Amino acid sequence: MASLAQELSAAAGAAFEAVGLEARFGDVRRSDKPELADFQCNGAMAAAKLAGRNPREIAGEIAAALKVHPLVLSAEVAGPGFINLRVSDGALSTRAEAVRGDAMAGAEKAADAQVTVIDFGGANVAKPMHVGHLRSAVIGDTLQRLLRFLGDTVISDVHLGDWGLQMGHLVTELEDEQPGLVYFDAGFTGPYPAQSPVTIEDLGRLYPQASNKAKADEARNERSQKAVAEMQAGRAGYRALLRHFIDVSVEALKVDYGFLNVSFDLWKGESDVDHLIADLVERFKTAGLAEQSDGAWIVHVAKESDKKEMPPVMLVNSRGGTGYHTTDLATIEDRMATLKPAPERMLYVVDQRQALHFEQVYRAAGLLGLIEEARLEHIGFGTVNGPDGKPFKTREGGVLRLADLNAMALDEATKKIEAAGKLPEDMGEDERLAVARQVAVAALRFSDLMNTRMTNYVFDLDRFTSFEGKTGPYLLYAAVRVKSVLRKAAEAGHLPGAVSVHEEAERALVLQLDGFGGALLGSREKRMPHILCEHLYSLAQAFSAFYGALPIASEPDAGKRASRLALADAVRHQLETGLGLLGITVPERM
RNA sequence: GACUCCGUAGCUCAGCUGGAUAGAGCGCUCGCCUUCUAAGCGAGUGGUCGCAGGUUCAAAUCCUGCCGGGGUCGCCA
Repeated sequence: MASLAQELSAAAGAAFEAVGLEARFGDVRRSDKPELADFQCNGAMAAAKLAGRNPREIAGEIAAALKVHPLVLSAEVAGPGFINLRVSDGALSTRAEAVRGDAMAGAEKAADAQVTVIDFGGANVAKPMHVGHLRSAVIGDTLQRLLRFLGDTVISDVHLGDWGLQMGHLVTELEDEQPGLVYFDAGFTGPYPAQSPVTIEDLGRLYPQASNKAKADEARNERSQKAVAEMQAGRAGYRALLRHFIDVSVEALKVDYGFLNVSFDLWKGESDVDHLIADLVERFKTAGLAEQSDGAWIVHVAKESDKKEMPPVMLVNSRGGTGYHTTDLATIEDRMATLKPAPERMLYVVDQRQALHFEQVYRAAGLLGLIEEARLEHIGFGTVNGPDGKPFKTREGGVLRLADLNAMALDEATKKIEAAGKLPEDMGEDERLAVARQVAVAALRFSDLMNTRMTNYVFDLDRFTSFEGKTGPYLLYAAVRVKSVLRKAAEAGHLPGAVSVHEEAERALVLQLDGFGGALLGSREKRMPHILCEHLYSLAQAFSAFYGALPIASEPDAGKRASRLALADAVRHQLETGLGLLGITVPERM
């Protein structure tokens, strides 16, 4: 559904064209001077420069054309050539009703919907997730929700790290602890037991144990390397162990992701594309793209136009093993071959430090013709740092596990809810826990998503579990308050009716509602969830101001009351829809 | 050294396809619960937009150089 801003832009664009100028100058935005105007158009000044004309004169012509538009109350030229627009109360009323009744809460689908794979999560087998994993999880999940909402066909894939040196560490360390297991008997012909010989706790212990030994002892490291090579070469016992490691890990990962409302369509991993690697490597060789260097097979991906040094892709290392360059390439091939419909775009929501890696992989994929390079996008993000500007560590110097962060947020939310004492006495324990979880998830997801994607940010536990100010719980609170007002009004027999906007607070609220679609499309185009966060926060603020300034359910005049209830309902609808895209659900009470 | 991200209020950050007195939150100071959830609202406090040039009628925004910080730069992923 077209917004007022879009309709005005179209009208202004047509006016520019009518005087022989480009329609793009007609871009109309919310005014940054609410006391002067509802909307503004600044295009006359840029247009005047190009046309060599007087900007005020052009602005005057555009304003004159806009004055007769049905939505427009007034159109005036100010300063060097700003066009200030006021829309009529009737136009705002109609718009509010449209938002309230629209399945997309006033937004429009993207014009260029695409089949899009989103690769995010960054989880590894046997390694518990830490706070650094929060970003990829919530940014990726929000993008998948957002893109789906706007019409893209999305396939999400966790793309587990299950094929590297860590597997060698695990296998060898387990062999040291339990050498008698059948998995280590090269002569065993199977079948292997269905029950895993290790638990997630075992894995959490074995990995750091082995990793530390390997760092200190080169021979120990070599053993792990050798085990990886054997596993990759197909040693059955090792493969069977890998299957157990993955299954046990995925079960644990689903708990942490599930808490945060993060989900994936595919739980594939690097190991799933192993069968494609030999052929892929061969094709790079026969195409003349791969060459030998220092015992390894590499692919040169540098271009003449490069300003920076571009190291080659490591296709096969000097020990005959393959790393994540190769598995990433094989994964692209696998997705193109097996997913229906075939992907038109792939987004990788991974730490910005991987930028060079992805650029290399994308170039190599383009060279071999797996997919056009430009269809692969790295959605990088900054690291989560401690107060000292370095990657976050706990006071004890260790990393903070995501599971612990989740638990801390839940604990804070529980305390806060009890202190507020607004839940009904008869609410059961399960329901209270569910509300606490909703508040905790809102706090965690919003505090991450509100940050601009690219910048590093300082992790501050107090801020992540804070419930006041620009936080997820503030938004939930606003939404819950709307629901509460609507519920009580309905109980008293008062229902929303026709909208008739008059007051300043009402106008401001509708103008804010009008910006939803633009915020969504902007978030999608830039892959920046914080744009949506900003919109929803401003909407919650506008509602809170409206709520404070005017009676809603308690308004004595029946017509005004019905109108304000309808406005409140439009806000509820858009807030719930928008928060849903952030992976945040709204309780009935809190 | 090359490339990349960043430098805006005491703190954490928006704004950067150039536009009108640079915005939030936290903090601090006031005021507001006998009417709809005060996790709230209103008012105030607080800024040489890293520095220096340049382009422009107009620069936090574009260009150049410098200073400061994070990150990456072929066999862990």
